[in-house]
Amino acid sequence: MKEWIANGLQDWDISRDGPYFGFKIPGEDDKYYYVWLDAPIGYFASFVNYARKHDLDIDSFLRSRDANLIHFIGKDITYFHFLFWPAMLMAAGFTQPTKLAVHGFLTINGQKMSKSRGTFLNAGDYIKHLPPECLRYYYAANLANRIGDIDLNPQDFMERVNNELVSNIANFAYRTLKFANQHFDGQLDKSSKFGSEDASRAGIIKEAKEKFSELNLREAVQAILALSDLGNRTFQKHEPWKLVRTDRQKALDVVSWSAGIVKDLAILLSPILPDYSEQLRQQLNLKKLDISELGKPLTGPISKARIVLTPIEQQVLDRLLPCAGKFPLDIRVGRIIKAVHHPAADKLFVLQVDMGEPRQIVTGLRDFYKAEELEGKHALFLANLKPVKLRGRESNGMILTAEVNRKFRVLEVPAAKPGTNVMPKDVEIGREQIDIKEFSRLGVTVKGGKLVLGDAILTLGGAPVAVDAPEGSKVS
RNA sequence: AGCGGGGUAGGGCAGCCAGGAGUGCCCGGUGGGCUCAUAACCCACAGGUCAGUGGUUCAAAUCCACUCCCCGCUACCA
Repeated sequence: MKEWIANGLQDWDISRDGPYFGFKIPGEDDKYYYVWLDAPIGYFASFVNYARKHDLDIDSFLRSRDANLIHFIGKDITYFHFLFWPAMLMAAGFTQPTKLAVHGFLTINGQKMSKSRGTFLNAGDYIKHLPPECLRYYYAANLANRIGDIDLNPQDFMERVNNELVSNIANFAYRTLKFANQHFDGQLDKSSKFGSEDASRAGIIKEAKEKFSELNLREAVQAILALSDLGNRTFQKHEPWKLVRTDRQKALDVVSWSAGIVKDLAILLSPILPDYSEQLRQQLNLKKLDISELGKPLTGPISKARIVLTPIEQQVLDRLLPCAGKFPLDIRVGRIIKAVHHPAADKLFVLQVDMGEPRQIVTGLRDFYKAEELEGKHALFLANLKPVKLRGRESNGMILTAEVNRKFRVLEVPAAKPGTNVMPKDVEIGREQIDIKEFSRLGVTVKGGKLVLGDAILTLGGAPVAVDAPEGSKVS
């Protein structure tokens, strides 16, 4: 960012040539508006929609110098929001952003989401399996107020949601409210006070409010957890389930105080978990959750306690990323039936290959093989590569080669039956198409005369594939 | 190659900008407690050459230099 400014700002091209998505430029043939010219205008639309619903004065936000306007964006679109969009707003006389809250990407198991690795998850699929609250909680628990990627590790996701959100927070709310229902018919005593615990409570609430203001959700979640910890600890320490038989008033004090904490939790969680928060509001029998009520006792009778959030089950988690763990490459034996020179290229062959099914594959091996040499060979092919046209001829896959003495040699498997898969033992093959970039990123290599991907040795009919290529050769 | 993020307990992370005893969170491990609650809750314990090397300093996870390793982005896109 500093660098562009230091280098001097230049004009901004706001048109793009087709093929492109977005809006066509009127009067031009194949030109489109650059998407970041018009996309932020959607911010106005959603804000105006929100403002009308909540009876807000639109101009006092969009036309005022005093308004505090924050953009929450991903790190890849920083410059549009840092330079272009404010420039457009400035020119049009609208409020400019006071702050950009920039977040990193969501990675899965430490790596970019990828269809071929089965780690691609979209919101529509997620929602079929789990409530939004779980993911919202996980994001908030990991979002700091600085740029950094968030990793979605499915196991960690499940553990944190189950242990922190469900067992610690939600279970505390339920145990408290249910106890109040059962033993006191939901009637609380608003005068309950606990000296040192009240001090801790006030400290935690202050901390949580500060962290929210700093947009540090991770730390805000830490504070919220500390509050439910305090609740659980206090409840445990006073053992109201025993007191209820010996000192009813004291038991009522403990439960009433704890219910006050539940109310605090409902308020503090409302930006992160609106649905859950709303459920708690109903159970607490409150008209609304107001930030000014934080730290104050809970008044009035409460409604019936209900379980709202339940733990994520392993099976559900497994269904969330059904392709994860599958082997991403569909490598097969193919017999080259015919090899002809590509009519429009010097280096390309067009191959007709029997890979259990007939396929046409275009490959650049003319520097290394003659057509007759290739014909009849049994070799390894990548079958789930995205089809591409090379100089006008469709290629449905790729022949695999390794470099031997500065020459690219195909990986021959003379005795193998066409169509047989090559893969690690005991895995399932993912048939999602991948592009060549992803293939080279995965990095199939030669180790000890065998083909490996990571730690996995690739096998053909149960035995490792023997290849004649130097140690460490990259397969491409 | 350039640019950016990272390497801290068995796993996942904060702490670093503004140096002050390895402080903290979650999981996992071990031992105990409780039985109100969603097999939950509470208490205690174990576990670390803060990637490496060198420097600055009374003092370095934190600042500086170099090295190694991981991840991401990047061209008709400032």
